[in-house]
Amino acid sequence: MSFSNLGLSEKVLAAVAATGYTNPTPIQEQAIPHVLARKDVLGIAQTGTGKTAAFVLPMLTILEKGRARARMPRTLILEPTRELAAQVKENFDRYGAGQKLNVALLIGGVSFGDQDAKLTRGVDVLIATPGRLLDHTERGGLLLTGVELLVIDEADRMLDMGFIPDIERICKLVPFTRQTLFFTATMPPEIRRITEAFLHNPQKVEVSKPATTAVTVTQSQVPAGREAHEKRELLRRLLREAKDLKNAIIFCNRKREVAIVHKSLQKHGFSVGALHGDMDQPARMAALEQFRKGELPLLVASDVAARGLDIPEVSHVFNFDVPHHPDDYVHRVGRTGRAGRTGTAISIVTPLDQKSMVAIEKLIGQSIPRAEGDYEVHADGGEQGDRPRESRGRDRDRSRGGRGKPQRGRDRERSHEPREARHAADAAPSSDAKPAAEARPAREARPAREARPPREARQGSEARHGSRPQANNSHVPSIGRPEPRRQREIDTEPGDHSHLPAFLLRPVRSPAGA
DNA sequence: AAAAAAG
Repeated sequence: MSFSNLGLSEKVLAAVAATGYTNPTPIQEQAIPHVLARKDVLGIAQTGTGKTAAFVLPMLTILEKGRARARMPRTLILEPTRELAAQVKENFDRYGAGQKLNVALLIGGVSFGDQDAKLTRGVDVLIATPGRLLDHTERGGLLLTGVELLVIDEADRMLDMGFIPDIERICKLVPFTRQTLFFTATMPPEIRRITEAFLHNPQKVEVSKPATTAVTVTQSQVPAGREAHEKRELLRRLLREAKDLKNAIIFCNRKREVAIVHKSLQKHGFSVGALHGDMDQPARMAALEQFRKGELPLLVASDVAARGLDIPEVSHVFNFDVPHHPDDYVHRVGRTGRAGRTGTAISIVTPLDQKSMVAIEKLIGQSIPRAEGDYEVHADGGEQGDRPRESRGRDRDRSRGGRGKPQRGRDRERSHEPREARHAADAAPSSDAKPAAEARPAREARPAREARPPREARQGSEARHGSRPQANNSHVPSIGRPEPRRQREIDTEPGDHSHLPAFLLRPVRSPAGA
């Protein structure tokens, strides 16, 4: 099967050919002819099945005839998240390059006025998240009475997010006679109900995309203690040691955790961005764009990034937190191994996550092996094994995750002299970068030197992982970003960077240490 | 349990 006999226009076929795609995916093959026949379509398909092109391509063909009038878009596409909406717009830009189409994106968090101006000029395709769309209609800047074709994408997710009342309102504003394309990954009763209300004699198109992960993705789980700082330490180690890591998305369950992990990785010298819904929209777009372009190899994200985002060639997905819902696991892991490429998905699993993992394994129908390597709690002196708690105090993260609330550096230092003495010693090699205000009193620097032996011992234990052949880390330097880190530590809390990956540290015998 | 979306 090729694109050429689906009924798409020459222009659209040329645009598809230009992108290198030759064969339609099953959902495209089934849906496109129905859309072109102006039938309603009920598409049951997960993301990653080529669903977006399944409506974008025929819409482009349909839109070749006719022209948009001011404030009256000809077609409307509803998306649950701003990123997905932006991504659909990119599809129109890509495949519609040869057409003079006006495509407008109506999403929150960005300038209202620009959007309004665009609406005034007339748009062929309006892509929107519900809130901002209703905002525009209520202010009178937008009339939906000219909409010929309505797309409701990711309907089940909209349901999860409480958007269905908004969707129902919007549907009342578009003509009854419009064509409707409705996409959902699942069919819960509430979704079934609204398909009956919104669709007229729909053609059902179902892609058997079992709730499973791609065979090209190597999955593993790594046990961890439940403390967040332990998980962060483990994450850093996994990042350092990951094979063939080109870029990675690190998923957390909570926005707060995203921010913490992001900041922590930054402090440890990683080149990393963040993406969650509490960030302002320009920051969200910038992070995603930098990640897509490869400028940022690492992205810490909430589930806003789990579904639908098309980021080609994500080599690794890390679950910093195991998702509580198994579907989310499938979506997250689906960010890698796309289009037949290989990928790696590594989940950090605490004892509390065991139940979730069982549910995930049941859903995907396979067991997820424990990662190879000594990630277990070891009897032979491992990271979590017989390593004394005191010697782990070197991990500054501990002051946050371990005690619940962030503590100011100074308070910490008074709390436990012996440990902090070592702490100071650890900090010494990189403390040259610190502003004077953060320098520790000399009184504390002195015991630091006396405490050097324990530090060496600990570095040895760290080197157990770091002592792997250099080649193992050879891919990582692009991830590390030593210089900016030294800038950043100024506006984060003072602390020790001795646990940076070996390749990020200046020579072991740095001036301060020699 | 949380995230997402309108300010």
